[in-house]
Amino acid sequence: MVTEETRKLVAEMAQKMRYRASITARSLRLQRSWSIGLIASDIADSFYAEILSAIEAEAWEHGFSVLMGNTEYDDAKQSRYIESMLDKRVDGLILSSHRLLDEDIVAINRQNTPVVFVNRFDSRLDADFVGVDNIAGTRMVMQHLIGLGHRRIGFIAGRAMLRAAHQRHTTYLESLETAGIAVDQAVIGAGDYTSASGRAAAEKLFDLPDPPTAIFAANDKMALGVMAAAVDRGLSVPKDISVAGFDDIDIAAHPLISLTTVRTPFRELGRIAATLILDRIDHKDRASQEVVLPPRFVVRNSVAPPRQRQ
Amino acid sequence: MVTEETRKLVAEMAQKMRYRASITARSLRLQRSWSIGLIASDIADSFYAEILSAIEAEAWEHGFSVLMGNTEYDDAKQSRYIESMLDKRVDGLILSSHRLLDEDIVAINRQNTPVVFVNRFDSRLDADFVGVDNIAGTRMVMQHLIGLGHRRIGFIAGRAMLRAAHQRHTTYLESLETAGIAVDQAVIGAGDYTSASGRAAAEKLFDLPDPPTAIFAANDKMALGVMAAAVDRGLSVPKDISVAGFDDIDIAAHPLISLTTVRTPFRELGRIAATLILDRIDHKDRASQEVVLPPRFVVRNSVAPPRQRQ
DNA sequence: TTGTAGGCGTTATCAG
DNA sequence: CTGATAACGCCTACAA
Repeated sequence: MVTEETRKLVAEMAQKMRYRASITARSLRLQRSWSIGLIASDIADSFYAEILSAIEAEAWEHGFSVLMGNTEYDDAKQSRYIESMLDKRVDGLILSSHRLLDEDIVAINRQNTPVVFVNRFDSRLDADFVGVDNIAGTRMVMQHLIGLGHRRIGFIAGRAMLRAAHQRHTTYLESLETAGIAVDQAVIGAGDYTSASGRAAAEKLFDLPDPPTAIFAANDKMALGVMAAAVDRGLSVPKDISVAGFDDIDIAAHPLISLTTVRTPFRELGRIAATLILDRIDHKDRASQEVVLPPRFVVRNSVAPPRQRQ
Repeated sequence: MVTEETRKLVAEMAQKMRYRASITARSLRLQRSWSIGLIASDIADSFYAEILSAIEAEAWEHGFSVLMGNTEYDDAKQSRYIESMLDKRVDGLILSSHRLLDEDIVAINRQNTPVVFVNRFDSRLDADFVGVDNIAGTRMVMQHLIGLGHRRIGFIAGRAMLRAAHQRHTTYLESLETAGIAVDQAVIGAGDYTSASGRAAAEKLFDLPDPPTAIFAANDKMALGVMAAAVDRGLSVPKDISVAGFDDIDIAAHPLISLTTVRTPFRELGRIAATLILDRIDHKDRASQEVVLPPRFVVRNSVAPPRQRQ
């Protein structure tokens, strides 16, 4: 029997000698690392930065650290990051980048590493998923615009290979159909989620002989680009043109911007992603889960009824 | 002698069997981890997100991975993160958070882990430093405002314990003195780098019997807050009030914002920080370096000559 | 040149 | 219940 006193003494000595257990040795012995890997397309983007920060907070609470991987939208870099994290024996992987290669799938399955997808999905993996309800969010925007009397509504799409972008696009089309409005491909612009792409796409729409009275951009950054293009043309938002976005990034609430949009609960997304992965690490055999968060429609001043044609 | 053929055969087999060396075992054996730790105050802030992303890119090029630590401006969390990263035997530490505790210093020195500070500094450590020239940047802003005829220039300070915030503050004072303008503490507001704090501080300045004709905020986010406060009051920027910031964050260039500011080269900061730490890892005994990057003054439309008093 | 044993710092197991 | 020992997978030194 070790007395309480001895125990205390040992602890004190350890403290004094500043003894620190080697996580590396423990990792080798136990074949786990108490770390999770986060792989995202562009960590500098406020979208991912928010998610990362929420994941970090939750992971830290549970004694896990976060390994960061930035793919910069590069397939090869993504593969090498997955490989590298698997080599480091991360206990779980949170993926919020783009489409995986087959070899990535094989590698992940080989190590039996749990995976959580954020705002994207890949059915080749038995993984958890967390994301916003893009369909509901898009419907909110479209119903609002249509309700105000808009009939010619432009759309600026995001990166086509992303599930979220795809959902927003198809729901845009579906909403028009439901309202009995004919789809005109001319008012659908291509974007890549960047502000510059939104601006360029908007310019083309403004050049149309019959330009739209409202533009819905698949994310806020592109919507900001649309507003910038409007300023360039001397068009006033929302008097001359209504603009709506998706995400509700910080700046959308600024009175000089005041963008009508749909709120994506970024932090919540990250928090849940971390919760899911930590849970899965402890219960490898539980069935995979899908968590779809409801968005919230945020009405601001960038949308108004269409101007009467003269 | 191993023939080229055998070598190839072995490599092929390894490939086929999907053999991957265990980084953990190698780390234990070699007492290093091929990873660097980044500790920042708020990873979701675009400031840090940009730096993080640049660090990641550079580290990745050299086969290093990045461990993320978010202190959320919390001393205790910072200490535990430093401890944790030291336990993980990171090869180097990039610090861009707040003041270290004495015990942190001791722990870092004990392991002889190289450190690079970004935009802050602590002389208790023999560390490298990289940052912008806050003094030069602030002078640019102040000279511009004074040159336009402003005599009553408000200032909104950042977190006082940060070296950068302190430098911007003292240089504001110095610039006034140099121009022979008396300092009035009434037009100096306290902020914490957040947009909300800038807004609140601006409101107080607007309430003054003799409000300033221009406001210089110690960072762009607070400047956005100032602009928001101006909108609330029905004040037009720059006709009624000039606003200038510091950093040149993305949105500052948007035509609806068009903020006059000083560009901080975030990505460059991160890239250099990574270069310095990687170099120091290989050359532990080299003398510490300080890299101070020149800022660039960016004139936009938020600043104009002061309105004539009636 | 090639092969092998020892040790990095843990933890789990097993014998005493 | 305590204390010695093996094993995690790699690298390196040393022996053959």
